[in-house]
Amino acid sequence: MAGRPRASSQRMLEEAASELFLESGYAKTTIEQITQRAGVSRNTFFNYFTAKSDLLWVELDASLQALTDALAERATSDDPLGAVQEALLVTAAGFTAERAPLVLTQYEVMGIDAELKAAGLARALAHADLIERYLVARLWAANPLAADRPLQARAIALAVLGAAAAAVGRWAADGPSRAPLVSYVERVVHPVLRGFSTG
Amino acid sequence: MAGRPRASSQRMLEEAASELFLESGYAKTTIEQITQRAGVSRNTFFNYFTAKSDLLWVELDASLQALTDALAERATSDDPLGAVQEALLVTAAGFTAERAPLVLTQYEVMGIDAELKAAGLARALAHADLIERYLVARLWAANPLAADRPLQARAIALAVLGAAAAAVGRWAADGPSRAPLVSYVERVVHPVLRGFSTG
DNA sequence: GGGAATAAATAGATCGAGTCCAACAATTAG
DNA sequence: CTAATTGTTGGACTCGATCTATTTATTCCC
Repeated sequence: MAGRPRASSQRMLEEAASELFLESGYAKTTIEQITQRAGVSRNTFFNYFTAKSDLLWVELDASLQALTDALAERATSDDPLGAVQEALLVTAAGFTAERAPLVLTQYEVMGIDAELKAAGLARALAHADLIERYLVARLWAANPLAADRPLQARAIALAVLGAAAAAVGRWAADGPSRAPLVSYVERVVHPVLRGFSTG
Repeated sequence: MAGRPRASSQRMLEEAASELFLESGYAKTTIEQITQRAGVSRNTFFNYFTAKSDLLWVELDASLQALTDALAERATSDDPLGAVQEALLVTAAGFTAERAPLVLTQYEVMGIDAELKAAGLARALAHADLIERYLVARLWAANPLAADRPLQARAIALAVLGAAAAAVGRWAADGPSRAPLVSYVERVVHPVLRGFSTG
Protein backbone atom coordinates (compact mmCIF):
# COMPACT_ATOMS: atom_id res chain seq x y z
CA MET A 1 0.00 0.00 0.00
CA ALA A 2 1.55 3.25 -1.14
CA GLY A 3 1.21 6.59 0.54
CA ARG A 4 2.94 8.82 2.97
CA PRO A 5 3.27 7.49 6.50
CA ARG A 6 1.43 9.40 9.18
CA ALA A 7 3.54 11.73 11.26
CA SER A 8 1.27 11.67 14.24
CA SER A 9 -1.71 9.84 15.73
CA GLN A 10 -4.82 10.58 17.69
CA ARG A 11 -3.07 9.23 20.75
CA MET A 12 -0.10 11.57 20.38
CA LEU A 13 -2.29 14.61 19.91
CA GLU A 14 -4.49 13.59 22.78
CA GLU A 15 -1.52 13.24 25.10
CA ALA A 16 -0.05 16.56 24.05
CA ALA A 17 -3.43 18.15 24.58
CA SER A 18 -3.97 16.61 28.01
CA GLU A 19 -0.61 17.89 29.22
CA LEU A 20 -1.39 21.38 27.97
CA PHE A 21 -4.94 21.38 29.33
CA LEU A 22 -3.58 20.46 32.76
CA GLU A 23 -0.88 23.13 32.49
CA SER A 24 -2.86 26.04 31.10
CA GLY A 25 -6.53 25.03 30.95
CA TYR A 26 -8.66 24.00 28.02
CA ALA A 27 -9.71 27.42 26.81
CA LYS A 28 -6.20 28.91 26.91
CA THR A 29 -4.69 26.02 25.01
CA THR A 30 -4.74 26.56 21.28
CA ILE A 31 -4.67 23.96 18.59
CA GLU A 32 -1.40 25.48 17.42
CA GLN A 33 0.17 24.67 20.80
CA ILE A 34 -1.15 21.13 20.80
CA THR A 35 0.16 20.33 17.35
CA GLN A 36 3.46 22.00 18.07
CA ARG A 37 3.96 19.77 21.07
CA ALA A 38 3.05 16.76 18.96
CA GLY A 39 5.43 17.90 16.23
CA VAL A 40 2.99 18.50 13.39
CA SER A 41 1.30 21.49 11.85
CA ARG A 42 -1.89 23.06 13.03
CA ASN A 43 -3.86 21.98 9.97
CA THR A 44 -2.87 18.38 10.55
CA PHE A 45 -4.92 18.38 13.72
CA PHE A 46 -8.07 18.20 11.65
CA ASN A 47 -6.85 15.05 9.93
CA TYR A 48 -7.20 13.35 13.30
CA PHE A 49 -10.02 15.14 15.10
CA THR A 50 -13.10 16.92 13.86
CA ALA A 51 -13.01 19.59 16.52
CA LYS A 52 -11.01 20.68 19.52
CA SER A 53 -13.73 19.44 21.84
CA ASP A 54 -13.28 15.88 20.58
CA LEU A 55 -10.17 15.83 22.76
CA LEU A 56 -12.30 16.00 25.88
CA TRP A 57 -14.40 12.97 25.11
CA VAL A 58 -12.12 10.38 23.59
CA GLU A 59 -13.04 7.66 26.06
CA LEU A 60 -16.74 8.38 25.78
CA ASP A 61 -16.62 8.27 22.00
CA ALA A 62 -14.65 5.03 22.13
CA SER A 63 -17.27 3.48 24.37
CA LEU A 64 -19.80 3.81 21.59
CA GLN A 65 -18.20 0.84 19.86
CA ALA A 66 -18.23 -1.15 23.08
CA LEU A 67 -21.95 -0.51 23.48
CA THR A 68 -22.60 -1.37 19.86
CA ASP A 69 -20.86 -4.71 20.33
CA ALA A 70 -22.56 -5.44 23.64
CA LEU A 71 -26.01 -4.79 22.17
CA ALA A 72 -25.22 -6.86 19.11
CA GLU A 73 -24.33 -9.79 21.35
CA ARG A 74 -27.79 -9.56 22.83
CA ALA A 75 -29.63 -9.15 19.55
CA THR A 76 -31.93 -12.07 20.23
CA SER A 77 -32.51 -11.55 23.95
CA ASP A 78 -36.02 -12.24 25.20
CA ASP A 79 -35.50 -9.72 27.98
CA PRO A 80 -34.68 -6.52 26.10
CA LEU A 81 -34.66 -4.21 29.12
CA GLY A 82 -32.39 -6.59 30.99
CA ALA A 83 -30.18 -6.81 27.96
CA VAL A 84 -29.92 -3.04 27.79
CA GLN A 85 -28.80 -2.98 31.40
CA GLU A 86 -26.22 -5.67 30.83
CA ALA A 87 -24.89 -3.96 27.74
CA LEU A 88 -24.54 -0.73 29.68
CA LEU A 89 -22.72 -2.47 32.49
CA VAL A 90 -20.34 -4.13 30.07
CA THR A 91 -19.68 -0.75 28.51
CA ALA A 92 -19.22 0.84 31.92
CA ALA A 93 -16.66 -1.80 32.82
CA GLY A 94 -14.40 -0.30 30.17
CA PHE A 95 -13.99 2.84 32.27
CA THR A 96 -11.25 2.17 34.77
CA ALA A 97 -9.39 4.61 36.98
CA GLU A 98 -6.89 5.15 34.17
CA ARG A 99 -9.63 5.64 31.63
CA ALA A 100 -11.66 8.18 33.51
CA PRO A 101 -12.12 11.19 31.25
CA LEU A 102 -9.97 14.07 32.48
CA VAL A 103 -12.82 16.42 31.67
CA LEU A 104 -14.75 14.83 34.54
CA THR A 105 -11.93 14.30 37.01
CA GLN A 106 -9.82 17.41 36.43
CA TYR A 107 -12.39 19.92 35.34
CA GLU A 108 -11.37 22.51 37.90
CA VAL A 109 -7.70 22.42 36.94
CA MET A 110 -8.66 22.51 33.29
CA GLY A 111 -11.14 25.32 33.68
CA ILE A 112 -14.01 23.26 32.35
CA ASP A 113 -17.28 25.05 33.00
CA ALA A 114 -20.74 23.54 33.27
CA GLU A 115 -21.49 24.14 29.62
CA LEU A 116 -18.49 22.18 28.45
CA LYS A 117 -19.36 19.32 30.75
CA ALA A 118 -22.93 19.40 29.57
CA ALA A 119 -21.74 18.84 26.03
CA GLY A 120 -20.81 15.31 27.09
CA LEU A 121 -24.47 14.54 27.56
CA ALA A 122 -25.25 15.81 24.10
CA ARG A 123 -22.44 13.71 22.73
CA ALA A 124 -23.71 10.63 24.54
CA LEU A 125 -26.97 10.87 22.63
CA ALA A 126 -25.28 8.57 20.17
CA HIS A 127 -25.35 5.90 22.87
CA ALA A 128 -29.04 6.53 23.46
CA ASP A 129 -29.68 6.21 19.74
CA LEU A 130 -28.12 2.74 19.82
CA ILE A 131 -30.27 1.72 22.75
CA GLU A 132 -33.39 3.11 21.12
CA ARG A 133 -32.74 1.26 17.92
CA TYR A 134 -32.10 -1.94 19.81
CA LEU A 135 -35.34 -1.56 21.72
CA VAL A 136 -37.35 -0.73 18.64
CA ALA A 137 -36.09 -3.93 17.08
CA ARG A 138 -36.60 -6.14 20.13
CA LEU A 139 -39.81 -4.78 21.62
CA TRP A 140 -41.82 -4.00 18.60
CA ALA A 141 -40.94 -7.08 16.68
CA ALA A 142 -42.83 -8.78 19.50
CA ASN A 143 -45.78 -6.40 19.36
CA PRO A 144 -45.80 -4.07 16.39
CA LEU A 145 -49.32 -2.76 16.94
CA ALA A 146 -48.71 -0.64 19.99
CA ALA A 147 -48.92 2.92 18.75
CA ASP A 148 -46.59 4.69 21.14
CA ARG A 149 -43.82 2.13 21.20
CA PRO A 150 -41.39 4.36 19.27
CA LEU A 151 -41.88 7.05 21.91
CA GLN A 152 -41.45 4.53 24.66
CA ALA A 153 -38.25 3.18 23.18
CA ARG A 154 -36.87 6.70 22.91
CA ALA A 155 -37.95 7.58 26.41
CA ILE A 156 -36.34 4.50 27.88
CA ALA A 157 -33.14 5.12 25.96
CA LEU A 158 -32.90 8.75 27.03
CA ALA A 159 -33.92 8.09 30.62
CA VAL A 160 -31.30 5.40 30.89
CA LEU A 161 -28.77 7.75 29.35
CA GLY A 162 -29.59 10.39 31.92
CA ALA A 163 -29.31 7.97 34.79
CA ALA A 164 -26.01 6.65 33.48
CA ALA A 165 -24.71 10.19 33.11
CA ALA A 166 -25.55 10.83 36.75
CA ALA A 167 -23.66 7.70 37.68
CA VAL A 168 -20.61 8.68 35.65
CA GLY A 169 -20.54 12.12 37.17
CA ARG A 170 -20.73 10.78 40.71
CA TRP A 171 -18.12 8.14 39.97
CA ALA A 172 -15.70 10.69 38.59
CA ALA A 173 -16.27 13.01 41.52
CA ASP A 174 -15.60 10.29 44.09
CA GLY A 175 -11.85 10.38 43.54
CA PRO A 176 -9.21 7.80 42.66
CA SER A 177 -10.31 5.33 45.31
CA ARG A 178 -13.73 5.13 43.72
CA ALA A 179 -15.60 1.88 43.39
CA PRO A 180 -15.92 0.47 39.88
CA LEU A 181 -18.24 2.48 37.64
CA VAL A 182 -20.33 -0.59 37.09
CA SER A 183 -21.78 -0.48 40.59
CA TYR A 184 -22.80 3.15 40.20
CA VAL A 185 -24.46 2.53 36.84
CA GLU A 186 -26.31 -0.51 38.05
CA ARG A 187 -27.70 1.31 41.04
CA VAL A 188 -29.32 4.01 38.93
CA VAL A 189 -30.23 2.21 35.74
CA HIS A 190 -32.11 -0.55 37.50
CA PRO A 191 -34.93 1.67 38.87
CA VAL A 192 -35.39 3.31 35.48
CA LEU A 193 -35.86 0.03 33.69
CA ARG A 194 -37.99 -1.31 36.51
CA GLY A 195 -40.40 1.55 36.03
CA PHE A 196 -40.79 0.83 32.37
CA SER A 197 -41.13 -2.92 32.81
CA THR A 198 -44.15 -2.81 35.12
CA GLY A 199 -47.02 -2.00 32.79
CA MET B 1 -33.80 56.30 35.74
CA ALA B 2 -31.28 57.82 33.40
CA GLY B 3 -29.69 56.11 30.46
CA ARG B 4 -30.09 55.54 26.79
CA PRO B 5 -33.15 53.69 25.60
CA ARG B 6 -32.59 50.33 23.98
CA ALA B 7 -32.69 50.26 20.20
CA SER B 8 -33.69 46.65 19.96
CA SER B 9 -34.90 43.72 22.03
CA GLN B 10 -34.40 40.01 22.31
CA ARG B 11 -37.75 39.57 20.64
CA MET B 12 -36.82 41.68 17.65
CA LEU B 13 -33.54 39.89 17.14
CA GLU B 14 -35.18 36.54 17.59
CA GLU B 15 -37.78 37.32 14.97
CA ALA B 16 -35.21 38.60 12.51
CA ALA B 17 -33.17 35.48 13.11
CA SER B 18 -36.10 33.10 12.68
CA GLU B 19 -36.97 34.64 9.33
CA LEU B 20 -33.40 34.33 8.14
CA PHE B 21 -32.97 30.79 9.46
CA LEU B 22 -36.06 29.74 7.55
CA GLU B 23 -34.85 31.54 4.43
CA SER B 24 -31.21 30.50 4.36
CA GLY B 25 -30.62 28.01 7.17
CA TYR B 26 -28.99 28.47 10.55
CA ALA B 27 -25.38 27.96 9.54
CA LYS B 28 -25.51 30.30 6.56
CA THR B 29 -27.13 33.08 8.52
CA THR B 30 -24.55 35.36 10.10
CA ILE B 31 -24.98 37.52 13.12
CA GLU B 32 -24.29 40.50 10.87
CA GLN B 33 -27.35 39.65 8.78
CA ILE B 34 -29.56 39.19 11.82
CA THR B 35 -28.62 42.51 13.36
CA GLN B 36 -28.91 44.26 10.03
CA ARG B 37 -32.46 43.04 9.66
CA ALA B 38 -33.18 44.18 13.21
CA GLY B 39 -31.59 47.55 12.51
CA VAL B 40 -28.68 47.46 14.95
CA SER B 41 -25.00 46.73 14.75
CA ARG B 42 -23.40 43.35 14.97
CA ASN B 43 -21.81 44.05 18.34
CA THR B 44 -25.18 44.92 19.80
CA PHE B 45 -26.30 41.36 19.33
CA PHE B 46 -24.18 40.34 22.29
CA ASN B 47 -25.97 42.81 24.51
CA TYR B 48 -29.03 40.65 24.09
CA PHE B 49 -27.75 37.11 23.60
CA THR B 50 -24.66 35.35 24.81
CA ALA B 51 -24.24 33.30 21.68
CA LYS B 52 -25.84 32.71 18.33
CA SER B 53 -27.13 29.35 19.50
CA ASP B 54 -29.22 31.04 22.19
CA LEU B 55 -31.57 31.97 19.37
CA LEU B 56 -32.49 28.34 18.89
CA TRP B 57 -33.57 27.72 22.46
CA VAL B 58 -35.44 30.79 23.60
CA GLU B 59 -38.57 28.91 24.64
CA LEU B 60 -36.57 26.21 26.41
CA ASP B 61 -34.55 28.78 28.33
CA ALA B 62 -37.71 30.64 29.24
CA SER B 63 -39.26 27.47 30.62
CA LEU B 64 -36.54 27.36 33.24
CA GLN B 65 -38.33 30.09 35.14
CA ALA B 66 -41.64 28.27 34.83
CA LEU B 67 -40.07 25.16 36.31
CA THR B 68 -38.44 27.16 39.07
CA ASP B 69 -41.80 28.62 40.01
CA ALA B 70 -43.63 25.31 39.78
CA LEU B 71 -41.13 23.60 42.06
CA ALA B 72 -41.19 26.48 44.51
CA GLU B 73 -44.96 26.13 44.78
CA ARG B 74 -44.43 22.55 45.85
CA ALA B 75 -41.61 23.24 48.28
CA THR B 76 -43.39 21.52 51.14
CA SER B 77 -44.91 18.60 49.26
CA ASP B 78 -44.92 15.29 51.07
CA ASP B 79 -44.80 13.46 47.74
CA PRO B 80 -41.62 14.83 46.16
CA LEU B 81 -41.63 12.56 43.12
CA GLY B 82 -45.25 13.37 42.42
CA ALA B 83 -44.46 17.03 42.85
CA VAL B 84 -41.64 16.78 40.33
CA GLN B 85 -44.03 15.25 37.82
CA GLU B 86 -46.61 17.94 38.39
CA ALA B 87 -44.05 20.69 38.08
CA LEU B 88 -42.87 19.21 34.82
CA LEU B 89 -46.40 19.00 33.48
CA VAL B 90 -47.09 22.61 34.43
CA THR B 91 -43.92 23.60 32.65
CA ALA B 92 -44.82 21.50 29.63
CA ALA B 93 -48.18 23.21 29.44
CA GLY B 94 -46.37 26.39 28.51
CA PHE B 95 -45.36 24.87 25.19
CA THR B 96 -48.21 25.38 22.80
CA ALA B 97 -48.31 24.99 19.06
CA GLU B 98 -47.19 28.61 18.69
CA ARG B 99 -44.43 28.15 21.21
CA ALA B 100 -42.89 25.03 19.78
CA PRO B 101 -39.20 25.72 19.19
CA LEU B 102 -38.50 26.10 15.50
CA VAL B 103 -35.30 24.13 15.99
CA LEU B 104 -37.46 21.08 16.66
CA THR B 105 -40.22 21.66 14.16
CA GLN B 106 -38.30 23.16 11.24
CA TYR B 107 -34.93 21.55 11.60
CA GLU B 108 -34.82 20.29 8.06
CA VAL B 109 -35.59 23.68 6.52
CA MET B 110 -33.11 25.29 8.84
CA GLY B 111 -30.37 22.76 8.22
CA ILE B 112 -30.17 21.78 11.88
CA ASP B 113 -28.09 18.64 12.22
CA ALA B 114 -28.15 16.10 15.03
CA GLU B 115 -25.37 17.83 16.91
CA LEU B 116 -27.21 21.12 17.07
CA LYS B 117 -30.35 19.40 18.27
CA ALA B 118 -28.36 17.49 20.85
CA ALA B 119 -27.19 20.76 22.31
CA GLY B 120 -30.74 21.28 23.54
CA LEU B 121 -30.30 18.37 25.90
CA ALA B 122 -27.13 19.85 27.26
CA ARG B 123 -28.89 23.15 27.72
CA ALA B 124 -31.76 21.48 29.54
CA LEU B 125 -29.37 20.27 32.19
CA ALA B 126 -30.29 23.46 33.96
CA HIS B 127 -33.77 22.05 34.38
CA ALA B 128 -32.35 18.84 35.77
CA ASP B 129 -30.26 20.83 38.23
CA LEU B 130 -33.44 22.45 39.55
CA ILE B 131 -35.11 19.09 39.98
CA GLU B 132 -32.06 17.62 41.65
CA ARG B 133 -31.85 20.46 44.10
CA TYR B 134 -35.52 20.18 44.87
CA LEU B 135 -35.21 16.46 45.50
CA VAL B 136 -32.15 16.86 47.67
CA ALA B 137 -34.09 19.28 49.83
CA ARG B 138 -37.28 17.26 49.99
CA LEU B 139 -36.00 13.70 50.20
CA TRP B 140 -32.97 14.07 52.36
CA ALA B 141 -34.54 16.41 54.83
CA ALA B 142 -36.72 13.42 55.59
CA ASN B 143 -33.85 10.95 55.80
CA PRO B 144 -30.42 12.54 55.78
CA LEU B 145 -28.51 9.37 56.66
CA ALA B 146 -28.86 7.53 53.39
CA ALA B 147 -25.43 7.67 51.82
CA ASP B 148 -26.28 7.56 48.15
CA ARG B 149 -29.21 9.94 48.19
CA PRO B 150 -27.30 12.67 46.34
CA LEU B 151 -26.63 10.20 43.54
CA GLN B 152 -30.22 9.11 43.55
CA ALA B 153 -31.48 12.65 43.33
CA ARG B 154 -29.21 13.33 40.41
CA ALA B 155 -30.14 10.11 38.68
CA ILE B 156 -33.85 10.83 39.03
CA ALA B 157 -33.39 14.35 37.76
CA LEU B 158 -31.39 13.30 34.73
CA ALA B 159 -33.55 10.30 33.92
CA VAL B 160 -36.64 12.47 34.05
CA LEU B 161 -34.90 15.02 31.86
CA GLY B 162 -34.09 12.33 29.31
CA ALA B 163 -37.64 11.04 29.28
CA ALA B 164 -39.02 14.55 28.92
CA ALA B 165 -36.63 15.24 26.07
CA ALA B 166 -37.93 12.16 24.29
CA ALA B 167 -41.46 13.44 24.77
CA VAL B 168 -40.64 16.88 23.44
CA GLY B 169 -38.93 15.43 20.38
CA ARG B 170 -41.89 13.18 19.60
CA TRP B 171 -44.36 16.00 20.19
CA ALA B 172 -42.52 18.33 17.86
CA ALA B 173 -42.27 15.66 15.19
CA ASP B 174 -45.96 14.90 15.28
CA GLY B 175 -46.91 18.03 13.39
CA PRO B 176 -49.24 20.98 14.01
CA SER B 177 -52.21 18.83 14.91
CA ARG B 178 -50.25 17.30 17.77
CA ALA B 179 -51.84 16.59 21.11
CA PRO B 180 -50.78 18.84 23.99
CA LEU B 181 -47.20 18.27 25.12
CA VAL B 182 -48.47 17.52 28.58
CA SER B 183 -49.86 14.14 27.58
CA TYR B 184 -46.57 13.11 25.97
CA VAL B 185 -44.54 14.15 29.02
CA GLU B 186 -46.84 12.44 31.46
CA ARG B 187 -46.72 9.19 29.56
CA VAL B 188 -42.94 8.94 29.78
CA VAL B 189 -42.14 10.61 33.08
CA HIS B 190 -44.53 8.48 35.07
CA PRO B 191 -42.70 5.16 34.52
CA VAL B 192 -39.37 6.77 35.43
CA LEU B 193 -40.64 8.07 38.72
CA ARG B 194 -42.51 4.86 39.38
CA GLY B 195 -39.25 2.92 39.13
CA PHE B 196 -37.57 5.13 41.70
CA SER B 197 -40.51 5.16 44.08
CA THR B 198 -40.69 1.41 44.58
CA GLY B 199 -37.71 0.60 46.72
C1' DG C 1 16.74 3.54 -11.32
C1' DG C 2 12.87 6.52 -12.56
C1' DG C 3 8.14 7.73 -13.13
C1' DA C 4 3.46 7.19 -11.60
C1' DA C 5 0.26 6.57 -8.07
C1' DT C 6 -0.98 7.25 -3.56
C1' DA C 7 -1.67 9.26 0.84
C1' DA C 8 -0.32 12.67 4.20
C1' DA C 9 1.59 17.14 5.58
C1' DT C 10 1.90 21.89 5.02
C1' DA C 11 1.38 26.86 3.91
C1' DG C 12 -1.57 30.32 3.22
C1' DA C 13 -5.81 32.41 3.09
C1' DT C 14 -10.32 33.15 4.62
C1' DC C 15 -14.63 33.19 7.33
C1' DG C 16 -17.42 34.00 11.24
C1' DA C 17 -18.41 33.58 16.17
C1' DG C 18 -17.00 35.72 20.01
C1' DT C 19 -14.23 39.19 22.98
C1' DC C 20 -12.87 43.60 24.28
C1' DC C 21 -12.12 48.53 24.64
C1' DA C 22 -12.59 53.30 23.61
C1' DA C 23 -15.44 56.65 21.81
C1' DC C 24 -19.83 58.25 20.87
C1' DA C 25 -24.86 58.87 21.66
C1' DA C 26 -29.27 59.32 24.12
C1' DT C 27 -31.54 59.85 28.06
C1' DT C 28 -32.43 61.65 33.11
C1' DA C 29 -31.26 64.33 37.30
C1' DG C 30 -29.71 68.24 39.68
C1' DC D 1 -26.02 73.52 31.47
C1' DT D 2 -23.14 69.69 33.38
C1' DA D 3 -22.73 65.20 35.23
C1' DA D 4 -24.20 60.63 35.60
C1' DT D 5 -26.02 56.77 33.58
C1' DT D 6 -26.96 53.44 30.20
C1' DG D 7 -26.78 51.73 25.50
C1' DT D 8 -24.63 51.64 20.73
C1' DT D 9 -21.04 51.44 17.67
C1' DG D 10 -16.53 51.02 15.32
C1' DG D 11 -12.48 48.86 15.17
C1' DA D 12 -9.33 45.51 16.28
C1' DC D 13 -8.33 41.13 17.54
C1' DT D 14 -8.33 35.91 18.65
C1' DC D 15 -9.04 31.40 17.35
C1' DG D 16 -11.63 27.41 15.81
C1' DA D 17 -12.79 25.69 11.57
C1' DT D 18 -12.72 25.28 6.41
C1' DC D 19 -10.58 24.97 2.13
C1' DT D 20 -7.22 24.77 -1.68
C1' DA D 21 -2.96 24.26 -3.89
C1' DT D 22 1.53 22.70 -3.31
C1' DT D 23 4.92 19.87 -1.36
C1' DT D 24 6.51 15.64 0.66
C1' DA D 25 7.20 10.74 1.65
C1' DT D 26 6.20 6.38 0.68
C1' DT D 27 5.16 2.09 -2.49
C1' DC D 28 4.60 -0.10 -6.91
C1' DC D 29 5.78 -1.22 -11.46
C1' DC D 30 8.36 -1.09 -15.65
